[in-house]
Amino acid sequence: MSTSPTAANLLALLRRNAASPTVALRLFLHLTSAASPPAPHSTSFLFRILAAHPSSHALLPSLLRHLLSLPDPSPHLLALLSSSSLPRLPLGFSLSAFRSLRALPSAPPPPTPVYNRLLLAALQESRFDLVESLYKDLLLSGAAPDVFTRNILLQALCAAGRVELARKVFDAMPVRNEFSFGILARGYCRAGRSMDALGVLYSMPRMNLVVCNTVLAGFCREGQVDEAERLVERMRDQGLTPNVVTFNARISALCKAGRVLDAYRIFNDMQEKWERGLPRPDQVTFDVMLSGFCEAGMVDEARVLVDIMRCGGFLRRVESYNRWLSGLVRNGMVGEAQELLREMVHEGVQPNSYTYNIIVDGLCKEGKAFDVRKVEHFVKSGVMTPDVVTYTSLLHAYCSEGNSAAANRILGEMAQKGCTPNSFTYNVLLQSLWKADFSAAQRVFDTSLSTCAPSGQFKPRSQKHGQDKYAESNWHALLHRDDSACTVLKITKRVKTGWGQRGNISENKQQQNDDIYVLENTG
DNA sequence: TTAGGGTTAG
Repeated sequence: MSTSPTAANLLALLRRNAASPTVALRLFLHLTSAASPPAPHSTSFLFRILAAHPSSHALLPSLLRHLLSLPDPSPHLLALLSSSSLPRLPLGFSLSAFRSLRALPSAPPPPTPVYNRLLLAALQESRFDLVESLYKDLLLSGAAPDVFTRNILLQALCAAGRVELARKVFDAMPVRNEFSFGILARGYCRAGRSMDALGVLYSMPRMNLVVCNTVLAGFCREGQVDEAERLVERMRDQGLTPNVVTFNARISALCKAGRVLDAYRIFNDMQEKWERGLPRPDQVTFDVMLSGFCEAGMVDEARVLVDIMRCGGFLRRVESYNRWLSGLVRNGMVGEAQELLREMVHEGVQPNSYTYNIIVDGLCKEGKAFDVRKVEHFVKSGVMTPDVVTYTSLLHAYCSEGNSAAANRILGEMAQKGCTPNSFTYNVLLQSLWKADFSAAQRVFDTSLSTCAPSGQFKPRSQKHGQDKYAESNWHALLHRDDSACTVLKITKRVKTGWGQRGNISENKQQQNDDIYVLENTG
């Protein structure tokens, strides 16, 4: 008959078996029970062991069930939810632990840091609905949100495209820190409103380098090179020394504005004058400069740069190879791109979905010289797992040659594989709507409507940031065509996304719903 | 525990 272990014994046993999560869990389940509950720090230690071994995550539910069978599970659940290992666990598990804790009638409300960790985990998985409900639960439980809590909320609102509400939350915050300013500034930049971000920056008690770089990058993405340069001047006036991030943003902006030689001058200064206080080029600098050359069609310059990168150890990442591959493909050198693909594999750099998509798109655009069916065959050969980008390239190729049957087939396959079309996919389809073979295109489009467009998926904006010019112009073009316009409007109604289920509640209700983020902040 | 530069398709 086994005797109850003392707390120290159990902990020592767990320590000894820290490398074998299954054994540690078995010991824990075997040696503790309702009659002989473990000490919460033992639970905490076991949890850390399990969290450190992703393969043992399947065991977590049994641990949770065991804890719930104890006379007072709350300190154990709290130990689990307070653990620094929480971010490494599946969000679903953390949530069930949290919900179990909240369902215990006698348990005190979880402290704010527990909410903060969960909020952050929800944010990292873009579960804005969850951020919203956790935040409401926090208020309901009587816990007090702190700066961190509100910063996470700010980030979630910005990421959900609700910058105006984020602004209101920001304005109502009783205490802000540098992160609050940085998060809101980034939100504005990602919404294509860098001038508003500049306002946030200037409202800081003291400007800091990170927020400056955030706003600078915003201007750079918007192509506002002059604003960007003015900001750099202002930084220097304030005694802030531009760092490598600042320089990279400038180089990127100049490249995007087509001023590649200006960008290259800065790049050269960084290479040659770093003793004089300029930051040395880093991986990003090389990557950005490489794309700059490629996009400007300066393939020879790019080739020289690639050699420098090879010698300096800057051609080791799949992202860098992808830039060079994309440059070769864009400049019509698909053959050399295929060679490079072999080289990277030889060098031990694993190609990713971007890599294959670049090659596939390059092959698709080879024109009449290349049969799209052959590309499709390559895609299905098992070398790669096609995703929405791959399918969109194929679709584009088939639509371009007016092959609506093949386009339909691709759409069908996407639906079958559960691959959701995005704004690029729809734009390809929409574009073919007003080409010559209108009715065939319409059929393709109807197929897409019935098979590929579950509600809440298609945003008439780009995936990344700012306005989507393609989607917008397609929109306007379609609004001038009667029957197809109706179809598109039907779609836009179905696919509007946003924070939670906004589409189903009245504006008034939504307003009341939003007020919760602002009103409590007076306390 | 939260903010910055950078890979694919329209």
